[in-house]
Amino acid sequence: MKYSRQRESILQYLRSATCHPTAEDIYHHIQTDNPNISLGTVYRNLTLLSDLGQIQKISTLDGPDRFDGNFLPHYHFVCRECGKVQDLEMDALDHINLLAAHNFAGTIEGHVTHFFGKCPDCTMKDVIK
Amino acid sequence: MKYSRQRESILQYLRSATCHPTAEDIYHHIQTDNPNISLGTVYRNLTLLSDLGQIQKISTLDGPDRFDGNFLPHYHFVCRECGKVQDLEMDALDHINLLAAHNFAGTIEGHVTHFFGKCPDCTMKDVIK
DNA sequence: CTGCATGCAAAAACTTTGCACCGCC
DNA sequence: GGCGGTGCAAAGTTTTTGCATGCAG
Repeated sequence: MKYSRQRESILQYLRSATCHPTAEDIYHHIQTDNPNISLGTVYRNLTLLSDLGQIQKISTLDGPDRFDGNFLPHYHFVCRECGKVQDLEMDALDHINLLAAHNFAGTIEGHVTHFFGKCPDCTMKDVIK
Repeated sequence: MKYSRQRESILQYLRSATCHPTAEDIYHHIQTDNPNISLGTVYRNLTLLSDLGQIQKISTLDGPDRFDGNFLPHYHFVCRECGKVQDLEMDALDHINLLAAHNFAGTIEGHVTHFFGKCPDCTMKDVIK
């Protein structure tokens, strides 16, 4: 694959970000260094990097998709109240693939899990009320 | 909530379907009995029923969302090759909520998991090749 | 030079919404 | 009758794509 400053920039930002940005977020962030980048390019590279397994695409069931520069299997928490997405510190749940495969004639390659509820901030706010 | 033939029809179809249809699928199916229904109404009722917990909305990370008339917690398999979505026969993974909660200051209310890989049909096709 | 990646803008894909009308209660 | 649900179509949101140009190899 041919080098491109734009792709490099996207990947670098994602590797350093902890906020699981949307394509639009990434676009705006990169514009500060590279005012000429286009949203189409951002989408093209996000799709590419995600297909290569270098980043992860996350769906939150409402609003735009989000992206994660951490390509290692890990889990996400989505706050039902404020919509924030964050990483969870927990071990890989490899065993659930076996559970899924048990009564299934196809091939299980992996799983995607996200947890939902109230994030620490929103939990705290509710306690104070 | 006021009765509506359209909503009834959508719910009935979803309860009987095993194919996890998209909004468009549902729209087309219902048109055979009710040619005047509109896609907007289908979306409105799907959102409503899903908010009420009577159906489930499923995101597959590409293509439109799908819907499931089974409101009980259960798991889905998404085929990477043909895109088909199907139910898995496996017990609820309640314990993973505890694992997630372990190092997390917020409140875990639940999780969404889907497994991916090759469905039985696509696995079979590859064997024959 | 050659061809893949980009910028730009148009379009596609999916979903929501305003408004006038209809039908359940 | 009143009001919530509907049909229709327009608009909103998110993502993809065609095409001419630019830059890496």
